[in-house]
Amino acid sequence: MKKYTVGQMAKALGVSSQTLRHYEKMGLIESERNEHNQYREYSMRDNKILMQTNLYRSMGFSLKEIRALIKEYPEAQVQEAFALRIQEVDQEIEQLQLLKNELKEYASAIHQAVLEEGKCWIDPAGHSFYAVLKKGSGFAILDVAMEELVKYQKKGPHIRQGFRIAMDTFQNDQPFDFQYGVFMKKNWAEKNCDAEEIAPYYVQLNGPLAHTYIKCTNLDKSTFDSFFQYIQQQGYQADGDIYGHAVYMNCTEEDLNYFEFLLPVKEC
Amino acid sequence: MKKYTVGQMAKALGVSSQTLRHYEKMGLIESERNEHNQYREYSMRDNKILMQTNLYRSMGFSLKEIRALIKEYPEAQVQEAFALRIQEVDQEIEQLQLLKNELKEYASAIHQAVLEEGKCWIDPAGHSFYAVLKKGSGFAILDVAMEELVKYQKKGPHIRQGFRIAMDTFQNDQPFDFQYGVFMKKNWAEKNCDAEEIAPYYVQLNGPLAHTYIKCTNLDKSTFDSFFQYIQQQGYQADGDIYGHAVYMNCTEEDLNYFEFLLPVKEC
DNA sequence: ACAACCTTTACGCAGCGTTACCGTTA
DNA sequence: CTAACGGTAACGCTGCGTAAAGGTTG
Repeated sequence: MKKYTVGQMAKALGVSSQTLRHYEKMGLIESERNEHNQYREYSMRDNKILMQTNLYRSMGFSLKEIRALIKEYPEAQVQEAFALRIQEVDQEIEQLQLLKNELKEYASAIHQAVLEEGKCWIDPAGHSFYAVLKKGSGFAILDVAMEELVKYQKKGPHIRQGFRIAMDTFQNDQPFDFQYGVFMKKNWAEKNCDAEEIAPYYVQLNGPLAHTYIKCTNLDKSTFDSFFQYIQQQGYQADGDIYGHAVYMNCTEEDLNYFEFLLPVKEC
Repeated sequence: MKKYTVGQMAKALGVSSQTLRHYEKMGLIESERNEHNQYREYSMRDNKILMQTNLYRSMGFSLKEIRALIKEYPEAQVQEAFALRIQEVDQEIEQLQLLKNELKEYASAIHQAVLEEGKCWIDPAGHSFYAVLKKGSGFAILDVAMEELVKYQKKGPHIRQGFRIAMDTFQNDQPFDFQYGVFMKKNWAEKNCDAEEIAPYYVQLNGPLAHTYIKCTNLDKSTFDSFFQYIQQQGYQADGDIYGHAVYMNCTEEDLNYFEFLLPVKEC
């Protein structure tokens, strides 16, 4: 049977000769050698195996799996491997679809925040979400709720930085203080987290709600001056604590953070 | 402002301290150091940046992109980056969906081939597809159509190994011969390839078609003995060339290949 | 002699995980 | 004193791409 060199075989397969050497190292194929010059010699059989390898690669199997698929597994295990791969792909698709939505929402949130920066408005509707907040003030790292918080922080793109600012921090002589943590959207949290576990974090803000987009480098009492002024002008007063979340961060020249804040209000 | 060590910050973020050191190396954050012992000292600001980093990581941005998103890009470019990422994700989703279908089909094809191995049947319907075959016989690597073939070989999981066996190879004194190449399904090819380019490879087999699943290690004249016998028994005779494609390969003990072959037939 | 092959060894890529070896802290 | 931190340097993982340094072929 005619024999071919790596270069020829590589060309025939549309891959590089390094790829073929790599496959050999990984145990996908064994190479017969020309005794005289140690050149690799490939046969038609190798071509078929390598075509199959290409096929499996394009299906997303790893070289290790491919070796098993081709050289170890009987048909039943091949079927198993395919069933598993299908599951994997399914999960990837699902995650990517969620990610896509999240990217869209996040992008439009940034757009909004930049566009509407400084604006305030009052919405008759309320809002609910889940907020896992540290119990200590500010960035208290060694908090009791720490481990819980971390669990959620890692759950993916649906997790956002959030804060709660108790209203009494605005009373005279009180130092500015806030609780830091993460927010999760209601729907997402209820789908993706254990219901019992997240129940304590549920926050329901009944309307009307005062909203504002604020751009600043550091949260401070004075950050909220114009927000409170607006609320008062509209004939409302605070009726709960402020909840806020980071929308967009930019550390280019100054440290700019865009936040959205919510505050339940009632008519005076 | 209170300062935290790598370990504390890592814990607070749910990542490892190596990860933070890596981020520093990649230019995502700069670390202030304790003059005395060179320990890193992180602040609340770093925490915010790192939370944002986590968010962007979970959205699939690379560290390089994240650095740019956080430290270089103004809002407009951030928007651009998101638009681009959304496109990428869209494409990934599309590809994964195609892949999923292909995995399913391939798995059931294997199942079929193993189950129905050796069987023959005659289907009144015809079949069409695209076949890019080498012009020389067997595994002639330096063929004129080689480059064309390679182009298609690399197009993904929809490409399968195929053969054409001219009927005259079965005449007495002719050595067994076949043309080797790749097959593409009609629908897929017409969606994903240039129509003009693939036009020459279109194969339309009009029914009735004799089918068979064959398990063998090497194609040979005798491979087809029982296939021809079956066709004759049914009162048909060959009316064209045999087209076949590899369904499943297994190199465990013997080199087993499962093929499906098609042959247009007519009543005697 | 020369290009165009072939050989092996080894480093680079992303994003860390995982030692190893040594100093610091509580 | 010791455990549990901190520091840096370096290798490992995947699937190759890309030299580098040398032999072979046509």
